[in-house]
Amino acid sequence: MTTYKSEFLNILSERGFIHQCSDYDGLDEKLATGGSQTGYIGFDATADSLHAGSLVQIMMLYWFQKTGHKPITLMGGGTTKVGDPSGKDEGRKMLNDATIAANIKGITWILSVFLKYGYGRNDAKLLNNADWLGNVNYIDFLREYGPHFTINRMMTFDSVKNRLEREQPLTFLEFNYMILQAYDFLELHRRYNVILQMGGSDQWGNIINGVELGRRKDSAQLYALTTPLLTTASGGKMGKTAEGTIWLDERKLPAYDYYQFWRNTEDADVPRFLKLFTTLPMDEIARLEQLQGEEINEAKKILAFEITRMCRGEHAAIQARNTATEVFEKGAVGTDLPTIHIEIDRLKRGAPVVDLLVETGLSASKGEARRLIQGGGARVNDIPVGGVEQTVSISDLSREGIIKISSGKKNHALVKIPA
RNA sequence: GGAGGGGUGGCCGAGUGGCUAAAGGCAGCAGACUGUAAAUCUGCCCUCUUCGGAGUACGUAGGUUCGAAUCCUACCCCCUCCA
Repeated sequence: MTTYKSEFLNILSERGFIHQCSDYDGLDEKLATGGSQTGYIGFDATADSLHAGSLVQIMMLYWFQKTGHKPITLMGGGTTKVGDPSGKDEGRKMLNDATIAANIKGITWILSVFLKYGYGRNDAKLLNNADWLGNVNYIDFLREYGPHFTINRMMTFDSVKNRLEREQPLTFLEFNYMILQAYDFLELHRRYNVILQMGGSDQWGNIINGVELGRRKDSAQLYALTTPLLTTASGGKMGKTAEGTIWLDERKLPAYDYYQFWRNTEDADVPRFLKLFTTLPMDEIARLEQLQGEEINEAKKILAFEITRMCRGEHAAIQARNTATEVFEKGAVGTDLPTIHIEIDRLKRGAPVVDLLVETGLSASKGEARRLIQGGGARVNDIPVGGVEQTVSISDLSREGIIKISSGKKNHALVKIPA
């Protein structure tokens, strides 16, 4: 492993954040001896929050700030209207202004959980490229910046090349995305003396365009730094699962579910995730890395707890952990499980398990609930449900007035009667 | 504008008049094995259902036929080549 002079690059390096850098030595020198530097990452405003797939980028900014530098989070209010062609075969849907504004609000909120914003020396700063892209005059822009981009060069970028090779359409609109992103970098350099743009490896081409534009236009020395494209050990994309997207925002995903997602990390991913997503000291991570077999579960618990703590706070993390322990290790009920309330009269009459499975959200439809029961995967108070006709009655209530319904071993919900 | 190709279940992709709620694969869910892991094997995988069935579904709208994802007509959308 290379040793750097700057604390930032050392941390990134040992934690596995670095995929490519346009100039390792130059950037290292600048960060180590040039005082507090300013760097940025752009975020598309295509959704109203961020999910686990953006966590690497966020953590990189976290370390950037932690090591004394100033992070800028750039909202793509302008570029979102164009849509990044990278990694996709189809152009994105066009979003309207109101949606974009709402999305930016949501994203900003979650970023502020990880970064300290303000007006201090290395406080994070929030910007929106709509502020300068919105007023761009087409002809002026073309004359000013157009000459610095050759089609020949742009055709060599993966985002463009892939589309063409796969014979998928790439519109002129999208083709312009990279020019706009390059312009962002230059603009940020001019306005805030930004010297570094970070991002996922899929952004490399876009970022490099900015670096080159800066050099040609302003003779500025800009740097590009990218993270590896993160997939799970079995090749899946980060952040999306069958149950849904792993949102960072507590308003979009309960802490317990967030915790469980990380708790169920594949063995092979644990060391990598510990380095990337927690701020645990490296020697502690090294210890956890040594664990074998069943012991890895200890590492997973720490992983899940730490990640949940950072994103949702200590209190929520403890609660999620307690619930998980209750449910999985003690076979009891946990307070954090999804809960529905039903009238006591329904229990007196006998409520079909099928209905409760649907109402708790454990099954999407009655048919699915029936199949679950037939397949032996449904449980009431941890006892397998015998048949699709089975009902739940008052006698199933625990002393606390709770009935636990389960789909499989991992998905549980509670049924309570109103007090 | 002209010529050709195409639009099938979450995705990919068979299917060219009845045996088709539609092969196969992927993804997903559940069971077994385990460690709340992976791999593997098994079952499930449109909706409703009094479990007998019923209703929707193969771009959209009509038509032919006892019967259509499959044939005809119009329309919409996508791709390729030509202008």
